[in-house]
Amino acid sequence: MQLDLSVDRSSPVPLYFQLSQQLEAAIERGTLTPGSLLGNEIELAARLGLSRPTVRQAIQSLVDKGLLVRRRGVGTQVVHSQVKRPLELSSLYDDLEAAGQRPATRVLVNTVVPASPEVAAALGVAEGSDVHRVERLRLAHGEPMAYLINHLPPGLLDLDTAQLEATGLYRLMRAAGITLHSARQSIGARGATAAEAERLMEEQGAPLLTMQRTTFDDTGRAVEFGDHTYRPSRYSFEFQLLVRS
Amino acid sequence: MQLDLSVDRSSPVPLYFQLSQQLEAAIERGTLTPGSLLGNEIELAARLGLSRPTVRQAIQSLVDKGLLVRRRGVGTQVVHSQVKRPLELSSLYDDLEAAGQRPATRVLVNTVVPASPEVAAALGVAEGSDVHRVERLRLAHGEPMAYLINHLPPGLLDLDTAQLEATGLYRLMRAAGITLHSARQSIGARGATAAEAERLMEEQGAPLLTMQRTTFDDTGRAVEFGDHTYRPSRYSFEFQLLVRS
DNA sequence: GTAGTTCGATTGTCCGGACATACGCATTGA
DNA sequence: TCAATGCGTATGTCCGGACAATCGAACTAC
Repeated sequence: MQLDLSVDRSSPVPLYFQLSQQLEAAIERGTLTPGSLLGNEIELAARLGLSRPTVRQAIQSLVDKGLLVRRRGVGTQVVHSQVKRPLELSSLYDDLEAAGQRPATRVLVNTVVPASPEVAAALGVAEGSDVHRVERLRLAHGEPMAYLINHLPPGLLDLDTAQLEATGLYRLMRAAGITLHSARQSIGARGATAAEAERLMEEQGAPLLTMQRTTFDDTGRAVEFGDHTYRPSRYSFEFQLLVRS
Repeated sequence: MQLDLSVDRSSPVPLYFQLSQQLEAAIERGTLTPGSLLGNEIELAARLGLSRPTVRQAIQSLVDKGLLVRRRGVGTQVVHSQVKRPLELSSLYDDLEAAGQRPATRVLVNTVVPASPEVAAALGVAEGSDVHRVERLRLAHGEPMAYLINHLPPGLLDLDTAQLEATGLYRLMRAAGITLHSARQSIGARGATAAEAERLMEEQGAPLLTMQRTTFDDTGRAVEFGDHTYRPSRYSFEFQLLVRS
């Protein structure tokens, strides 16, 4: 069966976006089977009453997502593999919620402290100047899963403990109008210290998964510096990444 | 000082690519300072004798890389933060070499084995069918750094031990004409088993950083399944990621 | 039978233009 | 003084067309 595509020119949604969404839905649904050709752009454009650049823009966005592959002289094919999450900058909270785990958060510290040298360097503020410090214990199914320490520059966000327990830090930032842009991450492992072990209900020296992250907004400001420890039996970093070409 | 940009129309290199490379170089060099406006597209196009779509294509590619930010009604600005590696699918070998560590590889196993259930599922082959198995010890400065176990489907590549010791697996694949497309990764941690501990010169139960990865080519075939363990004192995963918008 | 050639198909690149939309700022009004 | 309005500017979207580059397959010649 042919795919029935259509665009609504009266909609404020861009035409290329309407098209790319329909194509993506068709791929997701299985109407467009992996490996199948998409049909050439010219004819597709004519069929929809669109110009070729518009159709190309729609297709290109799906190529960037890794769903399609174009080959000159051949055509555009649906990629065969199962593409899922292309590693977006997501919060642990969102990850857990997406996995249907109904995460719980216990805010243990929410205060203002002088910046340590490490924090000051990461956030780009003066050493000893005031920064927010938040420590949270993230639980799933009543069991501790991760211990999250975050530092934020002052005046960026008023951190309400109740809100922090109800949702993730990134959501609060986005809601406050902060446009997240990029983050530098470092993932490692180490043995748990006595304090860490107690917080996560592990034994001292037990292997922990660690992640340090500095997040920047689109003006280049550091908006968050996180130092997280995860129980490896409960959590691992899963993601899909694409080859930049 | 104004930026001196120019394009060579006789070159086979696409014009938009020439432009984006020059802009990227100028950002890298510091000629285009963070936060500075890039000047509007129309005028830039006129100055270079290019059309606006071509200039837009060049700028867009840098936006996708996270180097620029566009704001409607405002202009295009250079991002202020230090963007480095947007997490490409790279081999450990390339990573180490880029860090100037002159990695050494010792191939311990290079043979054909029947596929275990886990390997068969990852590679999409029948359980018990022949697959290549490679075990390598990666060293830096004479010290073991990671233990790499890889399985490959048969007939894809003839794995020469000498070549494996001289370069990375991904390079061999690319050289064999395989177009890498995407990979699913899982990063975790666990205590070292007795065998792992001995291989990496650690003690039993010492925390190890682990990574499992299945790599796909652009036809969706699984071309590699890797099960790696790293010494966390010697290695951690460092990368930068962008917010998909 | 095999190697080289030609040719159709399809995407890649590029152009010049048009109108829409959103942001920042100055002006205007209460 | 402060909020609402209007305007200039820049990017966002879209069009229709042209030619080049590349791939695969059919065809041809040896």
